[in-house]
Amino acid sequence: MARAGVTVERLTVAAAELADEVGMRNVTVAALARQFGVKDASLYFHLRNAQDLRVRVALLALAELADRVAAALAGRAGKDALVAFANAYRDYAREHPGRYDAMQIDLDPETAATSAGVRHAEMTRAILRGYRLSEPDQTDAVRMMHSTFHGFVSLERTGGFRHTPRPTDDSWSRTLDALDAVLTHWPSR
Amino acid sequence: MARAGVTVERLTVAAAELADEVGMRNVTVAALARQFGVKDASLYFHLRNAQDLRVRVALLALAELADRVAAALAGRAGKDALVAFANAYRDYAREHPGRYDAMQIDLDPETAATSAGVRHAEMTRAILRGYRLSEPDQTDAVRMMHSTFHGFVSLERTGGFRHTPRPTDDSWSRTLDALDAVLTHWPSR
DNA sequence: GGGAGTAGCCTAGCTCGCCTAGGCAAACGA
DNA sequence: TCGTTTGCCTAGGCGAGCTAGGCTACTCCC
Repeated sequence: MARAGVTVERLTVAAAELADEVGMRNVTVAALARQFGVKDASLYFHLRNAQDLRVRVALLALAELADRVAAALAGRAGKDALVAFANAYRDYAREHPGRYDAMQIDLDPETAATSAGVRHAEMTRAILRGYRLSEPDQTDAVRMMHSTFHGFVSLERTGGFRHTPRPTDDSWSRTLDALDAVLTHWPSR
Repeated sequence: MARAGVTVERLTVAAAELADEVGMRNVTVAALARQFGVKDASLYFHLRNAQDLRVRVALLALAELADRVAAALAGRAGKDALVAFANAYRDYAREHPGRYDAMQIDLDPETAATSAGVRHAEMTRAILRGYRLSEPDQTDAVRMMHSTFHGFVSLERTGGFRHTPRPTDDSWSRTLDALDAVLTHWPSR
């Protein structure tokens, strides 16, 4: 019988696309096997288990997002860089809701250390260079920034802002203004 | 055969407790039935389906959190109120990780409208009264606040802050300082 | 207090997803 | 050309979600 040409890479990409279409919850080994015209059991030759697949999607998404952010940041500094980073982040989450969901799974420390998450951390710190913050304020600011981005994006997606008519784009832009303001005048102890 | 005395209320509470212990993903109709010494099929007399159960847990959690926040806010204003709100929110999420997870599920508009989510919205606006913000700044500020809280809490839980040694409690407290500062001096257009 | 009705539980049985064991054939390398 | 490996298969177990249909314990009403 002809071989379907299944590889881990193709599986991961297909899973990511499927996730964006039908949500991460509905990305199953069985559904993926159907797409490849193969029995579900056959995929366990390429994957350790279903969780393995999810982790691979998460790592793919992290790397893709890091690339986007890096491209957006090129040649920018200060508020310009902050806004570029933020928009790259939010746009990615909106274009790829399934991949974004996958990114939220809890990676074990070793996997996380070798993932593109490290690049994200570096780029975030790079932005703060324009705001002249020294430790530990820098760490706190990084955490606040990341919290704001992630919180806004995920609340926007799950409908947490739906009860007020104001366009979320406007709130987003004003939130970035506010973030820039507070990074510029970071309160001292 | 003796009746087990199952009610929707008891099921919901048991599901919430189970969620905090083993995570929302592992809250199954079957597991719940085992706890009540009953067959899984019997629970469908009380529940429409598994999703119905999750929604009930979410509504329970929303109501509980609203109660806590209301108690924390009593008699406070300004930054005092902001910090009380924030800590009530974060403490609840940490004490009840499963319930907090449940809260994130996407409620349909009608359900959301009659849920305790409305009380949350009102209380959040109440805090901002101390900061003298008028619309649409108020809405933007509410959204930023909520984003920061939710983002911080969920990143803290999924280990997003783990790569830096600084205690998250410290970053949290400084983030609240920063939030207070930016609410006090909300940037004009 | 003796039915009638209903509420609360049951068994049986289906589908689907996850995963293992063991087999067979296609591709490849020596 | 002939193993060896690689890629896919079938068979089958487990657990979760859910439906259909039946039996029993309780309630209430005459």
